[in-house]
Amino acid sequence: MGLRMTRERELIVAEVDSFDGHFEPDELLDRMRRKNIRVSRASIYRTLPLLVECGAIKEAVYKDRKTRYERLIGRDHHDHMVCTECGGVIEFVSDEIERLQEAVCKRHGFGIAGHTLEIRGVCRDCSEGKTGASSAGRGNTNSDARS
Amino acid sequence: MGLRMTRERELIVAEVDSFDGHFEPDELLDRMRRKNIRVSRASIYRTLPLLVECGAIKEAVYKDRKTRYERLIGRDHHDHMVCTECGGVIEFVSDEIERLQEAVCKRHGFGIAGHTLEIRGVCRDCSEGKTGASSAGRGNTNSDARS
DNA sequence: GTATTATTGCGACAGAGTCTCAGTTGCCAT
DNA sequence: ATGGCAACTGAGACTCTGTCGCAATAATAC
Repeated sequence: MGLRMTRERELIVAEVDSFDGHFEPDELLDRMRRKNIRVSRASIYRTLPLLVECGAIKEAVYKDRKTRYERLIGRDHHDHMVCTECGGVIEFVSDEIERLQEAVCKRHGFGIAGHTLEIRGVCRDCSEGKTGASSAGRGNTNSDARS
Repeated sequence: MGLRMTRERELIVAEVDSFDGHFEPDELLDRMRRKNIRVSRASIYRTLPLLVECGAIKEAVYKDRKTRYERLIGRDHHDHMVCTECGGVIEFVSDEIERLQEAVCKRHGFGIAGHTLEIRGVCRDCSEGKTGASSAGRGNTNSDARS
């Protein structure tokens, strides 16, 4: 019944730690392949949910029906603004919003395990017509100042 | 270049209107099949994004990589609490949270097009050990009082 | 009524993720 | 230290949601 720490899992965890932003399972696999670290796709797909369960990573930024993860350990909680033009992701935090969520849940007797707040729209660069941002910024994560 | 109002699209729109909560494309298809309304799967998959674009429905509650939609017309905006035990969905609204989101986006020069706030956790019934809720409530939508 | 061209339906396809199963290995008890 | 067993791995087949290409059809403009 207990989990085991295998060589493969160590390797996966180490690789996950090397990502700063978001990553997809197959992206992780490719990266390991390129480093000649051989772990099967199935093992990666089996291990990531375990890491979610123990709070090391979480699912984030749902788009085009791929599961995307991001590391939690060593990073602060934040939410996302996703630009529909360039695909860029701005991270932000609002302690007030967090507090309000807790209040609403309390009113409903709902025990919070986690949440995902994703705001879609157009980022400053794209709305100012800097079309260059459209290619340069694709998929980028702009780590951002707190609340 | 212009869109056409076809018989198939009318049928799809009519069926979408008959859903009160969330629905999945294939669920819509099954329902139509059972009523002997013959529309191809491809047409449904092609039509739903059009309805999103014209604001009649929106994508909602991403889970297990299926696209789920919900009707917008005739319904107020709301966010979701999803129970990880029974799969039930509680809808809620908080005008304050909405306001704060706008404020945060304004600070970043980000033009809001829409947002998704999904809180995961355990609903009152499940946390009180009413395991019956686990089967009875699966997938249900509890429409709920405002803020 | 005819021309134009968006739309349909079908079946093939694509891609993310899951499952099966035989072989391997971490871990606990002895 | 070693034997046993359940957890884990890898490979590939499989599932399922969603997309595409193409010939036939039908909505709209003229």
